Amino acid sequence: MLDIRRIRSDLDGVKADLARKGVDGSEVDAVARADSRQRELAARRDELRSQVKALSADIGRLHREGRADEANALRDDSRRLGDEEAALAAEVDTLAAEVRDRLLAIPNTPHPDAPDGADERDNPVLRVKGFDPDGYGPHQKVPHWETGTALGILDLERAVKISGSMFTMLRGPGATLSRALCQYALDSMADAYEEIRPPTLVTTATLTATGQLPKFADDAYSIPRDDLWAIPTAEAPLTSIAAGEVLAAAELPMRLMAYSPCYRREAGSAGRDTRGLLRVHEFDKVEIFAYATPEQAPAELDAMVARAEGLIASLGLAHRVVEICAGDQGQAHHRSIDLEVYAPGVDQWLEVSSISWLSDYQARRAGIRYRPEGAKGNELVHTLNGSALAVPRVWAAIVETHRQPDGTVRVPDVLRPYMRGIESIGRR
RNA sequence: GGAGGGUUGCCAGAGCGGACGAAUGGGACGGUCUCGAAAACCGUUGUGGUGUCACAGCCACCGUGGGUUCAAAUCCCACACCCUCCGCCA
Repeated sequence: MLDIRRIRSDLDGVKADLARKGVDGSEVDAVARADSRQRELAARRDELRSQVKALSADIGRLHREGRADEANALRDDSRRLGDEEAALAAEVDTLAAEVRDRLLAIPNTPHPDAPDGADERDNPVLRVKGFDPDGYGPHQKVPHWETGTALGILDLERAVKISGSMFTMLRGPGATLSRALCQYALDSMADAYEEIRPPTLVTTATLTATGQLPKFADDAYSIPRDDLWAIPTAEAPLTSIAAGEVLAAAELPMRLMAYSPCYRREAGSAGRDTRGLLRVHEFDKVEIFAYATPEQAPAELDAMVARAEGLIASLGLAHRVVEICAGDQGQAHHRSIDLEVYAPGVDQWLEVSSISWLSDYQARRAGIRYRPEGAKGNELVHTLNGSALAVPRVWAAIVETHRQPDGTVRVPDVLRPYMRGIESIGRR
């Protein structure tokens, strides 16, 4: 969430920033009003409390001195003030909750360098690598679900039988390829990122810290009996690792990575890009993540993009890097870069990674701070996250890009050590 | 799932309803001493809010949420988490 103090001191600036995301400023006004009323009443409440405390101390002293009559006289005053205080306190609590609820729903402000724009059509393409629109033969223009089914490495029908639509199942070398991708991604990042294997069911508090709740409750699978949620991304548990903690400045940047399954209800997206592996309810992903100081954050973002891009390139896939414009950014995002891979079989650019700098937006929700070198107080950290590799779309792009004229699929060299030496899927 | 024990500051640990934001010890930091260090001694050492130009001041926080009381770390209730034992289990 945003800093309430920034809303107090620069209301118009905040509204102008949010307008770039297409966010109406009236909610910010409402927060500012509730906040100022809350502070006004809290000041009066504290004054009353102070009086009650002083009276109570007097009463105690009088009792010890055996002056019970005088003590009893004061007790009535104190009781009256106490009742007044309680009423005021209830009002303050209501207002404080209102401020927090409203604040939670207000998106992060975009970075000044994030390009202007309303939606995805306005996202500038920063660079394109390895893409030759005329360089694909007919053998590559076959959708991965056809190739996958023909080779027996993708079994969509049985996945649907087991779990319903938009669930998938990989078989044989297809399943091995999926696992190889994760292993390869983890090993490639291991020099800088600590590997974590997080829980994949998390509490409401955890999903609130990252911004998925309360706004996007419909997008996540929930387990109401135990008040748990299936994570839509490992970003959720990774962000919450340091929740409520104060990190040492020397620990920053703290880089983490995690393989995890990810669960998404994809509510409202039925029929859109849903064939094959393009949009699924459950998939595997290797996430990279960093806690950083505000000063370190830009370089961390660049490094994460470079690493994810290097991974995709090493798989022999055409890809492009796109900066997300203010109007297309996610609600918690400050600055975002997407990696898209070209899949010739479906003739589409598929988003395979979204790397984002969240500024202190998540850290404020989750209470993640650090103590700057030599400083007295604590500061909020900045968080960054992104996919190193999200399996299904990369799997699809590999099966389409590396399909040979004989219908087999060549395994990228870098994956062979993870594929028990399988060089080609489908060749006997 | 059942039974019992616990949760206090950076750590350990005390705390009779009032003088407790909290004894004491350790740690850390600063100083004295020393050529330097150790030891000893002295001092400092939580977080958040509000407020102020800055101080001061005021408020909150002893797992969380309620309650009793003029007054709660302390009494009552509920819940969460941790530990031990039993049951179940990959």
